[in-house]
Amino acid sequence: MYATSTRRAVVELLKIERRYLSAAAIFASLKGSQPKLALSTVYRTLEFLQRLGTVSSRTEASGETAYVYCTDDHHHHAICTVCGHVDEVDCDAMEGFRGALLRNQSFALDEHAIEFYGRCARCRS
Amino acid sequence: MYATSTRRAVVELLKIERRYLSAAAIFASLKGSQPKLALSTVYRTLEFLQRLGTVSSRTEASGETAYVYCTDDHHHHAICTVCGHVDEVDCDAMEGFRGALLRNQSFALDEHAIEFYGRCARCRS
DNA sequence: CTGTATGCAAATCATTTGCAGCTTA
DNA sequence: TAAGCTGCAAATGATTTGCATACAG
Repeated sequence: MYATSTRRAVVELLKIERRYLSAAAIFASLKGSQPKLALSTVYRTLEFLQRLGTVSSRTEASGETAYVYCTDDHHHHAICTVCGHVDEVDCDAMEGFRGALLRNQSFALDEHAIEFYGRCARCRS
Repeated sequence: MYATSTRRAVVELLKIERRYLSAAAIFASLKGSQPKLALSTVYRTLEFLQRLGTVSSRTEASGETAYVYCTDDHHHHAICTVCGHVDEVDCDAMEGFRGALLRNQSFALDEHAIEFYGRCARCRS
């Protein structure tokens, strides 16, 4: 596991952007400062960072996979429909729901994946 | 909009299975009774059914898109990690959460997408 | 030095599309 | 019959992989 300049640059970019970016978008953004960069390296880097837990991904409606910087362990993403900004949201509210689900549908909830779409503070003002 | 045999067969299959199936899996399953069936027709049928609201889709970890039969309008899926059975779950519990999200993170929730993973009644006994 | 990461080009794989012929209402 | 489907084959587009070279520790 080497701290190469490409890895540093990808993390840096995602840390600043804080929104979902495709591999192609990341590639385009870094190409300026690293002209020899290959798209396949971006893919390999993202796969690597994902295994580390530094980034997480989702599939856009278009079919492309997009990546975002992550900090905590278990959380969900609140995605602004205006600017694309991604905030993390914790999940305490889920606990009450788990009991209701078991009572009403006899379904034992183990895990869940949520995405929230709305407008962030900045885009609402 | 014609009620062709292929469309009927795809809906029938999904209605019986009640779990996420890929286009390729649906194709393989129907190929026996309809030897001339083309994979592209399955894709076109699924796209059509999705527009009607009869099926919904999700992207698997593998990158494949999988489809499931749907009844109601706004709901989420409780997916059994043992048998893959998909139940629909309504979302009343979300309403309280919306207020908390606005207070705590100043995020105005417009939409959300949820998937629940756990064990259904049958697989738990 | 030695194992890892990278660039490049070619290969994969799911999904889409053009088009001529076949079906459904 | 006429509009809407379908099969087939070829095209697309994102992602992956093999391999020789360059780099980090």
